[in-house]
Amino acid sequence: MRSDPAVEELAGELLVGIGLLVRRLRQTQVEHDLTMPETSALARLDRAGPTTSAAMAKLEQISPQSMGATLGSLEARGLIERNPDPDDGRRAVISVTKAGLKVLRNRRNARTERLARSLSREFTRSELKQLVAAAPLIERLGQSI
Amino acid sequence: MRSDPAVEELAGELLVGIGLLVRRLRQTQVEHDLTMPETSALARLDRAGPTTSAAMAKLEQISPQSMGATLGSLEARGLIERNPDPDDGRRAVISVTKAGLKVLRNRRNARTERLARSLSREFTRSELKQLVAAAPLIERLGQSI
DNA sequence: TATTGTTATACTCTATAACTATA
DNA sequence: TATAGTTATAGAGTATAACAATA
Repeated sequence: MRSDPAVEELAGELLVGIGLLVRRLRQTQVEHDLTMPETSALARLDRAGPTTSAAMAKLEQISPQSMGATLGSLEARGLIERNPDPDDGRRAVISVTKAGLKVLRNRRNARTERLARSLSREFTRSELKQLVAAAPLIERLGQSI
Repeated sequence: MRSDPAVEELAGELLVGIGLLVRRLRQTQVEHDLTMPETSALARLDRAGPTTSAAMAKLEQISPQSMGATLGSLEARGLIERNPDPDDGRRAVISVTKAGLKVLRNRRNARTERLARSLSREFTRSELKQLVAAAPLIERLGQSI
């Protein structure tokens, strides 16, 4: 399994499969719904607790400028708020608002729902177990690469 | 496992993990190397055999226009060729050239190599097995969604 | 000097619309 | 009419560069 050809085969397969999945997910664009980076940032902020824009950019592995744009859009919708850090005038501490929590808790995100529906309909119980086992590995892969 | 909350949990986890992984993979930009859609289209063409642009667009789930742009760039590099279909004047049959095969076979794609290296270094044998089991499921998910 | 964040600008990947040529 | 493909244009999501404010 650790021999190069098998691992490269796996890498190629993941590349194609994940590319396809992301393209399809991005196409799920619904009125008043969140975009992919917005969804990801909001979920991340909820997990990590109040933090700064720069720290979130590191977690999501994008530039601080890109994260700033995403957070600006979330703030405009009232899903997060920025408060000045009393100890450091440069920083703004970002936290999820009640409205943001509601969006997260109600699972009203069309993209997640679409994915969940497809998982329920098209996959057997044992296949779902395999995906449950793989999901944290994929996240780790994204962080380690 | 088929109960809604568990599946939605899985969907959310996949969404975050896959988004992160794709962002990182896209950042692997090397001189003279292929972009993600180029890599994906070339690999797909090799698997499927000679076919048309419209058929490839359906397989990759993107618009025919987008596929046309990607194929144009692969053709300019000499990795694929387009030949008129003798039976249907509207169609062009697309096939991988020798140079294209060489790129595929030599696995010189920096993105695949980077992914493979990370897999070898950071994951145990049994974790790799889990990913091998999950890879085709992820591809199926991309097609079914 | 270094860090946080913003503004300006550009590139990649994708989409939709409008068109030509062929069936 | 319908289909294969092209050209034109636009939007999303990212990047880098240059800057202001604060540490």
